Amino acid sequence: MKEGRITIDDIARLAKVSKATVSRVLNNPSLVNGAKKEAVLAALGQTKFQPNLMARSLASGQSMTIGIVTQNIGTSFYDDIIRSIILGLRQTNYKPIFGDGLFEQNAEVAAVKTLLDRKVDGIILLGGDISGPDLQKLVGDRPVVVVAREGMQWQGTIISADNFQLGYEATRCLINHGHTEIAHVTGNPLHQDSVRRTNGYRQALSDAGIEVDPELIYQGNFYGQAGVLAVESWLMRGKNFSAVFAANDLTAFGVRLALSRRNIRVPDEVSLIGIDDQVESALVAPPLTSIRQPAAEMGQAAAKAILELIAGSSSESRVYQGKVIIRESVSAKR
Amino acid sequence: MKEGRITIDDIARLAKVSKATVSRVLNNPSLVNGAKKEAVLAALGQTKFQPNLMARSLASGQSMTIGIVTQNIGTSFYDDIIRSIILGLRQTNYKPIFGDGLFEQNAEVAAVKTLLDRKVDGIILLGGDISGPDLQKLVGDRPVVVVAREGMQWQGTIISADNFQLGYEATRCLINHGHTEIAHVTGNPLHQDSVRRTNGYRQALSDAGIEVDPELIYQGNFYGQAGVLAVESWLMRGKNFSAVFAANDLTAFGVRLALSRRNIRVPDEVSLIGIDDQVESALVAPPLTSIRQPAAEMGQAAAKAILELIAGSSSESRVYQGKVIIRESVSAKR
DNA sequence: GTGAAAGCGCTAACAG
DNA sequence: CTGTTAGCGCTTTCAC
Repeated sequence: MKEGRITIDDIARLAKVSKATVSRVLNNPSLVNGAKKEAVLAALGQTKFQPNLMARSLASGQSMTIGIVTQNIGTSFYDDIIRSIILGLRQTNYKPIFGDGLFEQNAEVAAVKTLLDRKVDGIILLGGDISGPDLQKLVGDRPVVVVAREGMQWQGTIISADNFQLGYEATRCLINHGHTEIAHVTGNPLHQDSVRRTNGYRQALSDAGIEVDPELIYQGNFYGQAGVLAVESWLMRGKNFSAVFAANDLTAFGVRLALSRRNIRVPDEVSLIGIDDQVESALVAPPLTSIRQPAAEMGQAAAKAILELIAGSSSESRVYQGKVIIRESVSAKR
Repeated sequence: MKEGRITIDDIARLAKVSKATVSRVLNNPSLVNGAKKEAVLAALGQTKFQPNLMARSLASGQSMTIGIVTQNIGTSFYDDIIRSIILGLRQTNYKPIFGDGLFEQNAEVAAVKTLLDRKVDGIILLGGDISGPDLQKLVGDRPVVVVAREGMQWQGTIISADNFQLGYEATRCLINHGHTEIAHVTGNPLHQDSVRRTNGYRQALSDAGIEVDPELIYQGNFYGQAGVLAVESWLMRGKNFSAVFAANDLTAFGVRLALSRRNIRVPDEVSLIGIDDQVESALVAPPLTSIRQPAAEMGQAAAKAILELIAGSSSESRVYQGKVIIRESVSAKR
């Protein structure tokens, strides 16, 4: 009747065994004999008993939950990662809970603390800005894997896409369509992921024998507004460009908006490519090409890595070298 | 040194008092005398002791955390609500943790269970599909407040926008601009929020003396694809319309996409209004008008309500009757 | 006011 | 294999 008020003692009494035995069938059934096990199982069945996780955790030191710190940027990229983490965890007895850093002052710090207080067995950190040393200080020796933060100063496990490759492929895609005047809006320059994407852009141009024009690189911040300003800036200065590579889709949206305000058609007059492959890209801005990061693979890898860390089997830092996927072609230079 | 390994006994010894006293200064300092209190505080200061929440919760029955079940992490509407809930909670000693239902099979059920297992003191449920009775069965007598689910069969607290008004205002906005042939893509017809928005649409038309044309109402599902299909369907059947009211922004995106495929300009030829005011609305589809739900107010109300429920002061079911905000005007009928 | 003692519900040795 | 005995770290009577 009353919800969580049935305890292990109740069912022990009901099954006429000791509560240690009940605990055993709960955690390691193979340790218990047929007869007693049946009795316990029966009692369990008719009482819908829910073990008290607090007590269990206090006694065992394990909470069977892993904390995920999200930035909730609301991009499908992060959502996809989270989905595959959840999928990976579902095979196990571990359950995810989330801490959202986005709205707190010291965003991730607060979220990580809260999660740690809840005695999570491990933490998966998605994106964010916290520095490696700060994170280290916070978590001590508890298992942590960092996702989507390439190049962070962090001696633990990192699962990340190859952002250099992402930038390279995006630019390469444009070049393959005959473009040579390719403008670029960077992401947040303080963010290694962003820097690497830009490096990939530079390298792709160089490899194609195209000179990098610094004036065609606009320093953005991963937000849409930067895309708008970038276009305004280029246009105002009379720069020519037939294609734009935006560091992410949100920025690309901004670029597209500014372009359409000037009655410049995409992709007929200017080709546009972004990174992330948000749903909105397909729906709202079909002429926008986007590159998808291998989110699912990264999520899986993250789940696997944190479980290994918890289990104690060491797991090295690594960068996920997945293939990038280009969703749609841009138009050829004409 | 070692992270969480300092216990209340340690600092009791350090301060030369009993651990009961330490517990008191931790929870109710006024119960302890000056001298002893100072000693404890001093010990506390030099050891950076972190009380073990599991133990505390096991002993007290309270976890000082409230669980938030989210559905659509990533849409600005829900994000705004979450932000203001967090803000409201920050004034207190309660901390939020999140359960994301989106990717689970029985989405919310699993999330709610996980949260309940973690012994949260209360639950805030955002959106979703779970039925009132099912939810009731799940949570028993624990405090729950449901947000953004108008008309749910639920005797507890509900914080919701007035979806009828939302639909009414959106339609009214179009009518005010001189439109009379106003098409409508509904949300998920199984969802009360959606039904009410559609009712608002009907009422606004009636009030303006405009007859409702059933063929101009397309049954959608809150997803973008429905918007595309709606337009195709109307166009194929040769229906005339100078404006479209989409049940939410995502649907509006779809409408806009389909329209632009047919070279129908928005808003010059067809005006378009949605609900939610997603960031992308402003960025990608500027000619798209959107109505914002009073998310911040709803979040605040939710935080307040759950705290009241936990504290025991009763709190009645209520619908938030905030003003809707229209971000941008549509173009006049010409 | 403050300390001693008794648990919260469960797991984990330890004997048998 | 199974029951007994201790706790996990904290709160909370209950006397003093």
